[in-house]
Amino acid sequence: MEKRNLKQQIITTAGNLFYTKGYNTTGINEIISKSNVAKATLYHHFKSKEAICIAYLEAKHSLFMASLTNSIASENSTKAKLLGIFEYLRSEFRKEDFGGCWAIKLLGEIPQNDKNIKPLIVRQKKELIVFLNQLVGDSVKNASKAEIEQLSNSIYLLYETAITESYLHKSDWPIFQSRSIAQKLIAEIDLK
Amino acid sequence: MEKRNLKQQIITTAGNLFYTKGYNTTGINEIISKSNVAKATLYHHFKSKEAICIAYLEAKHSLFMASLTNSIASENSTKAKLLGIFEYLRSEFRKEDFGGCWAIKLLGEIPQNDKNIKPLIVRQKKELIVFLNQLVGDSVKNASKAEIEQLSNSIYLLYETAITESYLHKSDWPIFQSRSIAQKLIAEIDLK
Amino acid sequence: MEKRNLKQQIITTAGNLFYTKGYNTTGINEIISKSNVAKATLYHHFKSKEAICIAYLEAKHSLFMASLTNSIASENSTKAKLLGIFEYLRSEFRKEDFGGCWAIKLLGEIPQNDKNIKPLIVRQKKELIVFLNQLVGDSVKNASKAEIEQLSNSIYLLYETAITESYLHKSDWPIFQSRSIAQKLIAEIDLK
Amino acid sequence: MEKRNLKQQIITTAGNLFYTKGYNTTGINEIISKSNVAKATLYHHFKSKEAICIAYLEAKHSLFMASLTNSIASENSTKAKLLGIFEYLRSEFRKEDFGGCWAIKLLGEIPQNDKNIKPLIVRQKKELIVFLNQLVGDSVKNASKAEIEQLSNSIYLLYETAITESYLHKSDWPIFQSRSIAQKLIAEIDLK
DNA sequence: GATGAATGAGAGTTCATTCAT
DNA sequence: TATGAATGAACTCTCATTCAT
Repeated sequence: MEKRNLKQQIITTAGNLFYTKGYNTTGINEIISKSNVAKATLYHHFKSKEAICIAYLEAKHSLFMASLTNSIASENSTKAKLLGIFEYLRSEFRKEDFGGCWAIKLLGEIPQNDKNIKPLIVRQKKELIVFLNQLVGDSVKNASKAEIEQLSNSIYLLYETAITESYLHKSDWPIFQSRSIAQKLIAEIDLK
Repeated sequence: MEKRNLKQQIITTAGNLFYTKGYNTTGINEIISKSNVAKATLYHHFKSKEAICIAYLEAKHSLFMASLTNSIASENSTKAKLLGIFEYLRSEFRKEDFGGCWAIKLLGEIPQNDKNIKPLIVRQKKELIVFLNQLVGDSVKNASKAEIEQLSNSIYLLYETAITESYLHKSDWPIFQSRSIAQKLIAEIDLK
Repeated sequence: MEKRNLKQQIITTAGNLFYTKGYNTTGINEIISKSNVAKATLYHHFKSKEAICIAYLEAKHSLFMASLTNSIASENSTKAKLLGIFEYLRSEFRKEDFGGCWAIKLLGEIPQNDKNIKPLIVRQKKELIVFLNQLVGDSVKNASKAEIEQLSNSIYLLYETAITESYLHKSDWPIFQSRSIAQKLIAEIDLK
Repeated sequence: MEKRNLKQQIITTAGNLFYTKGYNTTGINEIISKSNVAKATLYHHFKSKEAICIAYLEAKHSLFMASLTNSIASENSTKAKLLGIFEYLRSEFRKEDFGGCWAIKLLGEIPQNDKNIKPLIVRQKKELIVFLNQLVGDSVKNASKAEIEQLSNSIYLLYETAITESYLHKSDWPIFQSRSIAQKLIAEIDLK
């Protein structure tokens, strides 16, 4: 325990548990014992278990957006960048603790009428949609706004299905298949 | 209470709760009170909560496969049948209690190393994949086995993303977008 | 299931479970499943679990008294008969499922103020005491009633400690030691 | 409730119930209501009911060894000390809540293959055996190790039967009879 | 800033028994 | 005679959270 990153420590530990075991299945006691933090200390930093979950989601999303951006930065063309998303996913899939999309998984754990976590997830997914939309839009030659949106939305949907289904089937075929479909869609539009 | 459908009654009640509230969030007490059954009666029919969940998954899957099959039966061409899948999904989406894919949601609730529910879900998804593969394969003119598989797998992936994302965004655009992509892929292959 | 010894079948099965697992730890469901009898059938023959226990105790005691009597019958002298009791116990100890005294074990499972099982156990133990008293009394030459009683009571106490302690320590030294003490006491009195 | 002896409080309350009602017959709810402690508080201090039982056994054994030691300390000779054990037992027998040997009773409640409680009981009984062996050994004049062991083991067996049988028959005759036998055995050996 | 003791509510499961057939 | 469905009460244990220090 290095003293000052106690809060981060908790988020990391709890996050790993949420991701591998599930949110509801992970108890506060497990979090405190695994992160070597006293119970009252945990509640000093977070007002509730839900607050930890939200912090975890935010950290995970930031890291994801940064990693993704960084991962495709080296590609020269927009085409390559878009397909690079699926390469990035493949590298994630290969990691031992890969467990699909943290946000989609959480979605299954919370009531349909949840008011805190669900809206956050929606916001984050929309951020990804916007990111993709800008990526496509920045380099398009001759295409309407609608065409741009259709392509970026499609890639979003393909990314989403690829991550969930590769976890479900424990195989990377959904990633390859999604990438293949994306490739066809990209070919239709005129990119720089 | 019509006397002898107690077991079905429990599955239905529990299933609705699992679907709307989540599996872990739904307690046995809520199930028994909502289905007007004594706790010991429930455990007379099911050895555990997990057993109820499995029965629920099986019932849901059977019903889904039957509904889907029936829903696209009236279409004349295979093309129409394949696109009919997305029409079917739209009709589901419009229902008030639509909550996305029951199986994918459950996936988020159970530990990564679960030995009972997860394999069942995988089996059921594979059944859908096989169903789609046969649907395409039965009516193809000139296409290799690999081409057939690629199309049916693609439609599977698109269906999956459509159901999850339409629930997440509370909008049917993912269904339309997925349908649109499917249409393009179908057009590439020579179907009867 | 040969039809007619259903009641016996239940007593035997339940008895084995009571003896090896304990009375309270053994459930009605385990009894019915292991004895291949329907629940209602069991309750047709016995009004309660306690009734089964009482039947079991009676069966066990009868068998015990008969076995013991038979086992020492071949001995010529009373001295040999008395020591034969410990030989009998040794043969019981060697059996794989030996678990000490069924009655003493039951004593630990029931409340101090029990009104049905405890008195039965006391009665049965007193029967053993009387049996030993007669065995000694029948063949004594010169000894007062008090002397006879002291010897038979002593042998009873030594038998009791031998059975319980050999089970507890999983060793036959308590049987040998008890037998040795008994031998000394017997030597003091003038037997035929 | 004097604040900080909650753990002890639970052991005492539970112990009394285990002793008078039996281990399996005593429920956690009864323990918490009688000791005015919340259920979660109990489980904060003990990980399971079995853990309470083990704590109870250890406390009871410590107290017993100390009481016994103290009770016979005033006697001058080893002979008197050895016989003092039975005097000690008589004083226990006279107490209103006397219920025989806590350990032997527990032995009847747990499955033959128990891995936690049974070994503890065996260990404690062996401790008593060693205690008696040293008591005899320390003051013997002319006797082999084997003779010493036979005497101390015999006294152990007699003590054990005395406590169990006096409880069973609700009479102190087994104590007197055991003491009488012990006296004879002690007379045979040459003690200081 | 940091703690461990304490909690009310509820988790899932099993109990011995009864009832309608 | 024989049955399996149904039950209320009780079981052991865990939950996320708060409190006094």
